[in-house]
Amino acid sequence: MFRALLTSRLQAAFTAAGIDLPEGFTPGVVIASDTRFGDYQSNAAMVLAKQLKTNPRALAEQIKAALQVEDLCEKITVDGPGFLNLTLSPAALAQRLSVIVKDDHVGVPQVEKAKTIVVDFSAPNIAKPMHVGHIRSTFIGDSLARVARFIGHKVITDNHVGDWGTQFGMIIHGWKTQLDQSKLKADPIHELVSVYKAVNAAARADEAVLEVCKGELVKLQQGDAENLGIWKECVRLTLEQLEKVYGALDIKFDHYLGESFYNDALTPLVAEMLNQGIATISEGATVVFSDGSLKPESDPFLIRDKDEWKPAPCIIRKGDGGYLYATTDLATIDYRVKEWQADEIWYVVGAPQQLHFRQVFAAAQRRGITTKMIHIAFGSILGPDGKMFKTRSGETVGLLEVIDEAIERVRNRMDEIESNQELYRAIDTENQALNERTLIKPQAPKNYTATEKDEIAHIIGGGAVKYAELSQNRLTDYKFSWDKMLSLQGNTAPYLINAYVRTRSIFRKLEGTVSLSEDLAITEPAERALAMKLAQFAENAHDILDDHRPNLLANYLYELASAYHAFFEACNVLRAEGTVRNTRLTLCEATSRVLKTGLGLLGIQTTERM
RNA sequence: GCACCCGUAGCUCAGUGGAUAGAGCAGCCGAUUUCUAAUCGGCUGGUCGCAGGUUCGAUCCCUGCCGGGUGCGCCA
Repeated sequence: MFRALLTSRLQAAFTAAGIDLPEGFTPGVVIASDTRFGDYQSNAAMVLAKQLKTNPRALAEQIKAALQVEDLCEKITVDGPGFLNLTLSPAALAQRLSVIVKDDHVGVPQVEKAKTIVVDFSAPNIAKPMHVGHIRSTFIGDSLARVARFIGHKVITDNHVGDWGTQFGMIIHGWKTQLDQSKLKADPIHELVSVYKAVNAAARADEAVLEVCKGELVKLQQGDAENLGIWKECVRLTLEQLEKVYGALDIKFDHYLGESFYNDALTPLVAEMLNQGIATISEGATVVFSDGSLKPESDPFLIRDKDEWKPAPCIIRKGDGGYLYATTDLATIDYRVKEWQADEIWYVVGAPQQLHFRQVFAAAQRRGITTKMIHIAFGSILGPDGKMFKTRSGETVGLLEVIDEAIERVRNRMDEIESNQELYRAIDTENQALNERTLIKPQAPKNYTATEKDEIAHIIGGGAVKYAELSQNRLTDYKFSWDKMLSLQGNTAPYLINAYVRTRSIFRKLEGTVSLSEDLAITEPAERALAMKLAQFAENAHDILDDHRPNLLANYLYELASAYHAFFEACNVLRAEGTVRNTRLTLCEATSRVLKTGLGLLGIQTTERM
C-alpha cells in the first residue's frame, strides 16, 4: 500500500536529513488532492516549518533531497508554499496490479492486531414489520461488520431484537380477544400489528382496557404459562418472517440474542450496582447519578439549568420494580464482555439515542468495564415533506415493499432495453425519421431465461436500495424518496454493477483459458488513472473504519467504476495485442476483482450479465 | 431553558486544516457499422447560513448569532 510505504520513507528522510521532529509530530503522506501535481502529497514541510519557524519551501527541498523513493516514484517536486508532490512510476503501479490480480484480499493488508468486535445492528421489534426506518441500521451495520471482518478483525454480529417490552400487554390482550387465526396464518406480522393497533386505540379511549393490558403484562413477566406461550408464538412467527427479509437482503447474524435473553440477569445486576454504590434509590426508583468524576460539561448524568448543574439520572429500575432499556443494555454489555471477550462493541443506532448511550457507557465503565463502546449514530429518515418519518403515526413504508419496487423497476428497464433492441433491428437503417435519441445501440440479443432475469433484477434492485443508503454520509438526515432510492442512473448500484459486467463480458469473448503475464506497460492516461484507483483500495478499505463510514467505500467504488468506464471507452482491449493487450486485460481483471470485493463489502452482489 | 445533529449549485448530496470547493439528477451540445449506451466527452450552474477569531492557509477548528431537526426521571 503506497501511502504507508511512502509515509515510512518520508519519516526515514527526516532522520536522514538530520531534522529533529518536535513532540507529537508525525509526518504523513496522503493521496493527492489535485492529481495535476502528482499521486501522493505531503504537507509535512509546511506544518513543521511553522513550528520551527523556518522557510517551508527550503525545508521541503531538504526533505526531497533525502527522500529515497527511486523504486516507487518517477517524480518528486516541491510546489506552491511547500507541498511535496510524488508521482508513482508506471513500474510501481504495474507491480501493484500484479498483486491485486493474485492476492485473495486484492492487495488489502490485514490489521496488525485483530480485535474482537461485536456489532449490534438492525434490532427490529417483535410483532412489528421492518420498515424503512430499519434501513440505516441494518445496511450500515452489515457493511461495517463485513469490512471489519475483511481486514482481519474477529467480528460477532448480534441482532438485539426487541422481544420484551410493555407492548406485549396489548398484544396478548388482543391475541386473546380479537385474533383472526386465518389472517394470522396468511400474514402473521400484519395481523399482529392490526391487533396491536386496535387494542392501542381501545386503551386510549377506555382506561379499563389499559388496566387489563397492564395486567396481562404483569402476568407475562411473572411467568404465566398461557401468556408466555402467546409471547413465544409471537416471537417465533416474527423471527420466521424476519429470516425471510434478511435472506432477501443477503444479511446474516451470528446471534439473535434479544432483550428477553437477559431477563434473569437484571435483578442481580441492579442489586450489584446498589451494593457497589453506583446506583441509589431515589423517589422509589433505582437510578444512577453522577459520581462527579467527570467535568460537568461532559458528564451524561448532569444537565445545566440556568447557572446550576442539575442531576439527569439514568433509571435502571422503575418504582414499580420494572426494568428498562438501560438495564437490559447494561446486562448485554456484561454478557458480551464476559462470554465473547469483546474488545469493542459497536452500536449502530440512530442519533436521537445518543444521551442514552452516553449514560449506559458511563455506567458500564464505572462498573469496571474497559471494552471500547462506540455509538455509531446516524441521522433521521425524513418524509418527502422534510419532517420526521415517525413509526407510530401514519403509514410507514415496509422494507420489503421498497425492495420489491426496486426489483420491478429493474425489470422494466430490462424489458425496455429488450424492446429497443427489437425496434432497432426492425428499422430500415435508411429510415432517418425514426433515428431518434430514444433508440439505443442494438446489443447482441441477451436471451435471458426467466430465472436469469429474476436473479439479475434481484441483485440490481436490492443493490440499488442498499447503495442509495450506503453512499450517503450516515450523520446527515435522509430524505426518503422513491426516485432517489430506486434510481438506476448516475451514482447508483447499477452503474457500478455495469462496470463489473463490462469487465466480465470481455473475458467471455476470449477463447479458452486466459493466462495473464506480468508483462505490463501502463502508458495511456486512462490506463494510468485506473491503475491508480485500483491501488488505492488498499488504503480505502482501512479508512472506512476510522470513522465507521461505509459511504467512503461507496465513493471510492463510484470513482473506480467511473475510471473503468472511461478506460473502457478510451482503450479497446480485445483489438490490442501483445503487452498492451496483456496490460489491459490485467486492468480488467483487477477492476473486476476490486469491484466484486468492494461491492461485497457493501453487501451488494454482482452479476455476470445485465 | 440546556444538549446533540444539520445548513455547500435549481434539486439530492460528497468533501472534518491545503493548491482553482466536487458529483449525481435536472437543462443544453456532442459521441455508437468496434469488447454491454444502465456508457462516454463537453457546457451551464456557488457571497460553502451570517459575523468575528486562530492560522502561511478555514467549507472544515474556536466564539457568537440566524434557520431546520431531535433529545432531556420511571417507553424502547
